[in-house]
Amino acid sequence: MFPKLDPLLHSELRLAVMSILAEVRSADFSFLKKQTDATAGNLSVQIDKLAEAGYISVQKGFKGKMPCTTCTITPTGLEAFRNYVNALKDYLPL
Amino acid sequence: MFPKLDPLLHSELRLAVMSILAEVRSADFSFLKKQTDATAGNLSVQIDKLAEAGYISVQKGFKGKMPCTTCTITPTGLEAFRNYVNALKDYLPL
DNA sequence: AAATTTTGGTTTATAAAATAAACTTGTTTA
DNA sequence: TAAACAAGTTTATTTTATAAACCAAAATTT
Repeated sequence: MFPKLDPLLHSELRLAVMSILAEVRSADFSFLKKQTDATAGNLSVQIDKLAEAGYISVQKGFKGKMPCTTCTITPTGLEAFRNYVNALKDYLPL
Repeated sequence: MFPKLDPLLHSELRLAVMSILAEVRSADFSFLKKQTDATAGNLSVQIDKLAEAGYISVQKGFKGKMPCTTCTITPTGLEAFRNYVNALKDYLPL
């Protein structure tokens, strides 16, 4: 009836990040920050958690001289996101 | 882009309870417990929060000799639930 | 009828989460 | 060269979610 919701995705900011990445596959830190309107600290922490779970991979590099962190959704992450969306449907009148 | 999600509703158990009440309007504690498969303690706490927010009203009475707590969704609660569902749509590919 | 179990919860304790504030390192601009 | 900015990270704090322990009354068992 009410399937367990993946606690990693049932978080406002992580869900927003995954929602973006599910669409564009890859995005850098600054882009995610702007789109989600999150603080850098919060975003940093949530990205770590998604990475630890294997839902995204993180590439650290430079854009010109500036450091640039790029996040890419993994197949595991994409599947988890889709499962979460499906699970939610049982909670909502859609 | 990503609207703020009502933190009172962005909780697995509270969302399940509100989802049920949005459909049936009124249900008692035992029914909610069975449907959500929650522990009594957790359910009790979450019901309190929903009641404090004015999303549900709680009637305490008896069914025969047994105590019976009935929860009813309020117009405020129903609106909040609908708003939450709408907000979520911006996070999900639906 | 006394003891035990069950029902219907509440209260309390704890572990985990979300978030912001403070900090760091390096770069650009005035 | 000093001040401001960019891109994050680390740390600290406040909430949450949840379960475990508890309680009173009713029902059941012996």
